[in-house]
Amino acid sequence: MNLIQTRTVSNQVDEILLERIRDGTYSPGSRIPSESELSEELGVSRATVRTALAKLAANGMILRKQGNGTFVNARIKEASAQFGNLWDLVQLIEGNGYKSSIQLISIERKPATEKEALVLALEPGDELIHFQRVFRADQRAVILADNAIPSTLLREPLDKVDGGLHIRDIFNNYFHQKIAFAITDIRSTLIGADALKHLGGKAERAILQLDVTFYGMNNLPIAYGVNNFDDSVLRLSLVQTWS
Amino acid sequence: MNLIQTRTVSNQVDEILLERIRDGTYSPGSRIPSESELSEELGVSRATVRTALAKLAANGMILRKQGNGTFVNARIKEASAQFGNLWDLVQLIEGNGYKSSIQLISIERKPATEKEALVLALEPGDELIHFQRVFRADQRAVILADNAIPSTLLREPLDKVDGGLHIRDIFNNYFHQKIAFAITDIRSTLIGADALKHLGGKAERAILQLDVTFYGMNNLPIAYGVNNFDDSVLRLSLVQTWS
DNA sequence: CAGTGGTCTAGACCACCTA
DNA sequence: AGGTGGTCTAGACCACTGC
Repeated sequence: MNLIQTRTVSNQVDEILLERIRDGTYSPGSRIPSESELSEELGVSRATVRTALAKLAANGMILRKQGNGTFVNARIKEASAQFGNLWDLVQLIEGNGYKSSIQLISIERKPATEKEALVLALEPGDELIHFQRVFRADQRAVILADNAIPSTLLREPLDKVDGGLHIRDIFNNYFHQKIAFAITDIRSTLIGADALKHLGGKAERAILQLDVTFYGMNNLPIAYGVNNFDDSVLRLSLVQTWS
Repeated sequence: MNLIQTRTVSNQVDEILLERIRDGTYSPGSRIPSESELSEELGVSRATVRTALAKLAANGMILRKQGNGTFVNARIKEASAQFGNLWDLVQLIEGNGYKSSIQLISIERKPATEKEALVLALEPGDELIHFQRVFRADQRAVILADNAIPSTLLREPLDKVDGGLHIRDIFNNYFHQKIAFAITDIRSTLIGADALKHLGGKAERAILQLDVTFYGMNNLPIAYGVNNFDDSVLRLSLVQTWS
């Protein structure tokens, strides 16, 4: 478990600034106080303020202009995700303005296909645990997710697993593994029979497919996920900023 | 123009470390010297070393473990792009192991469609300059890109424009505008007639479409691009790391 | 010219991991 | 216990912008 995450000072500064942007104290497009002013007002060093501002800038919330000031990005609401939290599907759905929910379809033990074995560095036939889930936006099914994890990694009884959690928390809680990084392929495909069954809509249409391989701290693959993403309902939009 | 970019100390540290990773001084999966050691060896403060390491970690090149050390990511070659440079199509092609080239198809003045006018905050019919280009991977056409920029922003004669540049440099050089940020929609669509003509392959297939809106420092849209991306040839794969 | 953000330093303390 | 990365401070200088 151990997700205590002591709130750092810069994280608190971050939250204060975000709150002020949200409640309109700092209105869209306006200039916010300078680093020195914030540093003095909040009683922290300028370096700490900069750490917080850097995070907001990386997420596109603010725009910084050397010699001029720091400004609230007035367009941020048009994006549904920032770089860095792209695979938080719940946040993605809510970023589109919907209420999200997760429906567990099935948890199954299945032998690995050739492709899965290749990706996960296993032998074909080794047992995998598949979590098949549907993500809903205001009740409407928009994402069909299938995550496969080698059985040998399981550390808790399978029937105790809460299938409604973020994949990262499923790992933390039941597999006692930390995800260090992930590599994701973004593909375009014609909708398959299984996805059509769960997502509905008209056949022969194109959908997004996000193939995610999760790696542990030791550089070894620990999970493989296939997410069928109905982009006719849900926008996958990203903000990118430059330094 | 003005792209002088004085190389900062931390950028130089960054390059030194990248070079050592590339030439095998720091081999894949191995631990690199600690922050203090690097700080002492290179004669810079630990904070500067940390700035450089943070950048490498954000790109997934290294993995950091508190209380243990910093390690070279052994899997980084499996990704074709990092978060933050996703829209550098040339780098994307080369990340897939191909030689890239850009072919200018046409530069045309055209009235804005309703959709373009909406996105760019113009009136329908206002004149746009369209740059239609094909990106090739080892001679094979893989991306059809169409970027539209309002004529009123042009600051140089149109016939002087080098259509082979990155869109960011086209902006810098001929429009004297800096791009502050971009919002991109990733969609999946059936290939259209125009894209099929330039990219070839079989009809009725699904391709990726990246719709990019570029914004200037003043939060106003300055360009709109549609990139048809043949993901049957080119993989769009990203590394994501967690802090 | 004054003020802003961008970079850098030297030193301190803490949380965490391995042994 | 010792070393690692994570956080924070106080102060300095620089590059850039706008007036």
